[in-house]
Amino acid sequence: MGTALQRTIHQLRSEDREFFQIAFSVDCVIFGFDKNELKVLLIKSDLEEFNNQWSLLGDLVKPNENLENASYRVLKERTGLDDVYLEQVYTFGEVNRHPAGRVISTAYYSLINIKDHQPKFCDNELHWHPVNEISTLAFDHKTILYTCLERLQSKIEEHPIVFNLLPEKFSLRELQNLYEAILGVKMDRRNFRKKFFLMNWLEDMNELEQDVPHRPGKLYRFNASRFSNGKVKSTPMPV
Amino acid sequence: MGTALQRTIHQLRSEDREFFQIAFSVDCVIFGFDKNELKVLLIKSDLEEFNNQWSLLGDLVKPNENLENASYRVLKERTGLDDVYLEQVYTFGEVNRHPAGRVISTAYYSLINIKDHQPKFCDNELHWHPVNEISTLAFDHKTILYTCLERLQSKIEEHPIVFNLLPEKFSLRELQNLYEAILGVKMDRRNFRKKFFLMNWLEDMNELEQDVPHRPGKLYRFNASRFSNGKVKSTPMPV
DNA sequence: GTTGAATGTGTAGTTATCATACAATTGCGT
DNA sequence: ACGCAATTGTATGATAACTACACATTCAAC
Repeated sequence: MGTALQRTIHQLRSEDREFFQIAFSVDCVIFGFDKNELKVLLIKSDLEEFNNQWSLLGDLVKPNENLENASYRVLKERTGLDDVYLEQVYTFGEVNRHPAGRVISTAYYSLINIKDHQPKFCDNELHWHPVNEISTLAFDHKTILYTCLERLQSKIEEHPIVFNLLPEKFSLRELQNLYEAILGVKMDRRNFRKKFFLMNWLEDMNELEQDVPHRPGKLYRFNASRFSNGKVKSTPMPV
Repeated sequence: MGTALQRTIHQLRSEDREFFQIAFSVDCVIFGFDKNELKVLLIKSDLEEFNNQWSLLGDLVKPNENLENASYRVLKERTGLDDVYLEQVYTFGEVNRHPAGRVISTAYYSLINIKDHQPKFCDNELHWHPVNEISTLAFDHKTILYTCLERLQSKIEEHPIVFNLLPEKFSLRELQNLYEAILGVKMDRRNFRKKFFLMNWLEDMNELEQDVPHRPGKLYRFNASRFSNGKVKSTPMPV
């Protein structure tokens, strides 16, 4: 079984089949935001069944490794980043979802600021793809991607997590473009502004945008300390 | 490995440890509603580490079995019911969550009408527990239970699934009691009524409650065909 | 300086949610 | 037969949230 575990999940070959009854993996949907588009980090699949198709980043879970830690490990190995937003979404357990054998996979999505690690992934098969332009992916990864996108869409309605996709300082226009890219809708500029200031998540940096060919907008940053009175519901678990 | 698979997950002993690196199971949080309380179906754990503690119903996933099918199988074996509402919630993958070895478990919750299968579970260790009165459970099952409860709470805000917990015909009072039991809040009777009729999910049966010591209420049933214009959001996945 | 293209602010109309009052129906005790 | 207790069924006004839309301001470029 060691052999299978040393390889990444997408490299499993048929001859490994006898080594496990059920293998377990994590797949990471790594979202980024660039040029007003929501993007996802993909890698070229080297499995012959999916020759040259793109796939999500994933790996087998090690016997002494937490699920969440496995996802953080994949992220660290592929992007060089830790301390990123990570959320478990769904576990995909169809019997024949992986051609090499039975592999159950838990999907996580993470939100990272693309600018933070641009240099790292030039040297391999990684690539940022606009989510809207993806037609097919290897395995069931397209289903996984859209399941995670739907979770992201509902999550941002109540939780201040989109800031993980932006640089520290950003304009309201950038923030609105991001919401529009994730939700796939156009919003009214003035109502968006009003709603955001009511939520009181933003701190005015008293700085202006640079190098824009029009009137520059103010720059803000997310102020986590103001999120105490947000809309987050939670039922405290009795102890 | 056959030995381990033939047993249920909660009966795994330490001597089975060498048979698997990672085992995979499903745990079902089976909700019911009775006497104005939300209840959950539990079974006595027969693992010595958790002597006589209650635990959720679960089992190992078979190598050729879908995750969801495994959950349906557990439900069928324990309650005799199929065709029940079932929803995957979360996968619990802490390394030491099971004393017998590494077991990753995916949690599902289901909603059943208690009256539909009362006779079946009198002959074994199964018991309906009020969710509010549960202090401890075996393994990490209390965390699993409350994770599923939180999902249920948010789900019923937009989706008409609570009807799975009720008999076919019910009064508005019963329906409100159910919402109050799940959400843990008191609601205003008149606003509840107004909101529900606006959603247009209910069909008036033109019948009245029987054997109530006060003015009887009308009986309704859920009309699924009216749910087309509900609030359900969904991003269609591009093909 | 005039123009283009954004930013920044305000306001009215509509819809949803919240809070409260009152009349009608049934079973029960007298 | 009658009133009482309990609960159902129906309105109405107050407040908050969301939607749609108008206008003045600021900066860069020509």
